[in-house]
Amino acid sequence: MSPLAETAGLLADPTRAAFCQALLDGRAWTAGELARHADVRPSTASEQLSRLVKGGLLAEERQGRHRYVRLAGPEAAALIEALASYAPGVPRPRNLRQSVRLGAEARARTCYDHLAGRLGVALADAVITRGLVADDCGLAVTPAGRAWLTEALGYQHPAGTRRPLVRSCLDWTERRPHLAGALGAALCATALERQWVRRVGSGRAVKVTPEGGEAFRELLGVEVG
Amino acid sequence: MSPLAETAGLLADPTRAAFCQALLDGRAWTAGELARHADVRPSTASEQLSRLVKGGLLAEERQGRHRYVRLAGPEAAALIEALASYAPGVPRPRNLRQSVRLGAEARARTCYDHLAGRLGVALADAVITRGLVADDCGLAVTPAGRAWLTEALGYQHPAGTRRPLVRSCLDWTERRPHLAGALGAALCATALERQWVRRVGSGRAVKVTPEGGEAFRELLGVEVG
DNA sequence: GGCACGGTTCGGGCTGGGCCGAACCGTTCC
DNA sequence: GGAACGGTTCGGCCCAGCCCGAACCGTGCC
Repeated sequence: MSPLAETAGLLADPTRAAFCQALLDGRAWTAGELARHADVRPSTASEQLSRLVKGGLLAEERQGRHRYVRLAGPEAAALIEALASYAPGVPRPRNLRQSVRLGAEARARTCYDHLAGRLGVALADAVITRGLVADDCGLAVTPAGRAWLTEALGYQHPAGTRRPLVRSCLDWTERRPHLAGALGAALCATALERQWVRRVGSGRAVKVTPEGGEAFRELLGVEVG
Repeated sequence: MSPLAETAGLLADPTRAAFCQALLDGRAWTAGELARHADVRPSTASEQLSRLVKGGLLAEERQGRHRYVRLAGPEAAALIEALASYAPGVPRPRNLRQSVRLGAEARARTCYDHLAGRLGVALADAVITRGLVADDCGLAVTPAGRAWLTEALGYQHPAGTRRPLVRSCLDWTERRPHLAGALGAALCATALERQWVRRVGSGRAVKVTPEGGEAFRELLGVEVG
């Protein structure tokens, strides 16, 4: 069997796809959480997770009686994003709870290891208008941006990695790109660490704290609505 | 069904995957050619092609009693590449004919609309060492490269397109990146047009002509073995 | 020790879908 | 017109694989 079909097959099942999309929040989930999320029995989840792990898309870690899984790495996340955004269909809320959840996620959420939603797109726009990132046929960090990355975010890019310093990732609510790659990850990590944003609920949504509003305004001139 | 699983499902079948990988050469194939290539009956090929077209991965064009299909666009090609190269398995020749074919493809071939194989990787190295493209955490065309693109290749980048000017594409024989994106496409188009390379056989392999050897040496200092 | 709980394994039911052959349709060539 | 050919449609076969329930195992808590 061709490797293409094999890898695609891993993502061709609604249950496994739901797992992977949940894991796009970049965190580690337990098998039970994922089973409830995808609405299948634990036995089913266990089997499908094993497949995804064996296929190299997920990494697992056992702790006591829990099995934690997360995406294997940025390449896996990029692959899932690319597939999911190929045929863009905007998700429509089917009930009140889902509508609330989608609303929160549309405002601000994590996407693997970076920020997305209106917040993520606003940040991307800001770094471009401030000349930290050039949108010159594909994103690229400018010299000024490199300095900003070190000074404002305290980020040092390790030499010799293959991960791009900045990468554009299509936002499925905004239909516009936000920041991924090492820069996007650093920004998200800093924001979580310094409590500029806080996780809300169990999903991917985050909320901008008052300090965060201040910080984004000061750092990048972004007014968070 | 989630859009992710749906798109992945299109590529999760060996026959459809074989079609897509054949079409990665960037040309249009007839339904019959693809059927023979994938070793299935015409009826099967017809059905599967219809699915791929309906799913938006392939575009079709009817001419007389022929049905020509090709990849829908660079996004589709990038998606297939990404999926195929996620689990890297080097193809092993199974018989003499295949061995010859793989040898020719390893030397030089097309990959969707750009050049790959040892030739492709050599060209990528050349434009980087000549300062036409910067390999600075992701590829980027330098000002010098932009001038070269206009003067040597006569290429004018249309404003407002979302396609990156240059993009790196992992070579599955060399395991190193070659040039994709608009630059890679322009280089490949020029090479075919000016007969620097010629198609050999029915697959993706190309052969560098004597004039091509000269041109690559003169243009980029590349010595084609 | 006993119990609750998260996770896994196994057997079995069911369905989707991949494939083929046969019949059919339109084009091209003689 | 007739024959050859590329492609499509349809009916039917068959298997992969998705899911569940039941039984089981190890951990952690009382």
